[in-house]
Amino acid sequence: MATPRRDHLLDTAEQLFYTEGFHATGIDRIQAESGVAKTTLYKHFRSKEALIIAVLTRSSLRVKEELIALTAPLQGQGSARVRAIFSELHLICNSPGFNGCLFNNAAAEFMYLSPAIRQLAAEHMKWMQDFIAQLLHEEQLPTPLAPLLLAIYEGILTVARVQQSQDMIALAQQLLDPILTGITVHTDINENNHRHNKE
Amino acid sequence: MATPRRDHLLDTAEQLFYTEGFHATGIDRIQAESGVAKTTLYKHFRSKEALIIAVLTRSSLRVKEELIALTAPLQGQGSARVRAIFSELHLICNSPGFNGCLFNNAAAEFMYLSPAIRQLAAEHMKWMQDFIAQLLHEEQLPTPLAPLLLAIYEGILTVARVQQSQDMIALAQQLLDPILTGITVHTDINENNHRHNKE
DNA sequence: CCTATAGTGTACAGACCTGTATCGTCAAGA
DNA sequence: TCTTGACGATACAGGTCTGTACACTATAGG
Repeated sequence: MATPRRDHLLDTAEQLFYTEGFHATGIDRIQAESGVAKTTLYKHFRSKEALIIAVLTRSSLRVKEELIALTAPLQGQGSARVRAIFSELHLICNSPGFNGCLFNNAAAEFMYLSPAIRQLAAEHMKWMQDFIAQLLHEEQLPTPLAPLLLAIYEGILTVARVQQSQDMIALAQQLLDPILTGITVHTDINENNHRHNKE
Repeated sequence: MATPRRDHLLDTAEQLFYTEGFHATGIDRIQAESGVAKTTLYKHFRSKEALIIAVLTRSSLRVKEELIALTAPLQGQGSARVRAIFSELHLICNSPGFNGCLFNNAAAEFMYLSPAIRQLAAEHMKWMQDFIAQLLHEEQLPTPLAPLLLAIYEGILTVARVQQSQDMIALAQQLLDPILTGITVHTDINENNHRHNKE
């Protein structure tokens, strides 16, 4: 299933989709820049939407593997595992061609145009939230903070895209520990009203 | 400068650009749905990019006016003014055709394609950050939290787009006061290392 | 009445888009 | 050696895109 041409097509497509957008990037462009014939492209992916879905699926898999590999060696070191995720943002935001979060961009362009793409973005972000929650749980930090941390993560990617300064990431890093340890979390979203600091 | 046809064109264009995206929305579609002749459209806006810039400029103005009107009556009530901004997110995220932040979407599609559009998004977010900082300052809350609050604001718009649940907004509301009051902020981003709780 | 202004409707140029069809090439395996 | 399958190159169909040209209408002001 994973031939070298197919992977090379996915590489080229992902880079172009990410930096220039999905609608703005034509099939011809991907074909020309990858050096792979158009016939081959359509033999591997039946349509542009199928190619986009394949790009997002592979990218999601890679991000998950990277996050797991990044945080695994830090198990038991408290907030260090969560901090590592946000440290990684430094590299992402300063890499050439940085253009925010690929899944956020895909959701923006296909929210009401492709339910399949929209759902891929939703599933990726749900996994991120669950992953953060699991980290918090394992480090005995308040798991209800997970949605907030995901929002901060995505928000940094969004704001850092249009700002050249790196102050925001540095500040988020600095505020992470106070947020993780200094906030008493209530879980009375629905009905109850009992305190909750660790499992 | 502000004729009724021009405003109507901007209304139609903004709605289509917002829900379906910028590249995916053609001039013909805006022309057909607004009922205004194509010639008239190009008499008011010399190109599609000029139309997009006009849409973003007008939307930015309206958002600023709304935020000022929303927070002005709450002056002196502490964190209530900041909370009001995040309460407004409930309405935005539940309105029909919701598709995140218009400026985030524009930045995603035009980051490396149109410096003018990219800069409009940057200026809007810079204004948001400065506005939040001013609110914090007037309410004697720690102003260095402004970038973090902006990231949370944009992050909620991003994550809520692909999630149907409203838990995130409720949680953010709930965590806002602890963040505003329970965090001791250091301003040693560059070199110094002195505490800082109010102006 | 005359003219400037704003708008309508439509056709069209030229480019780009997705996706297919056709034919040629090359290499591996039986 | 023959066959099979993957790939290359290219042309093209049919549609859509932005932007312009042209001819016509209506209205308000002098």
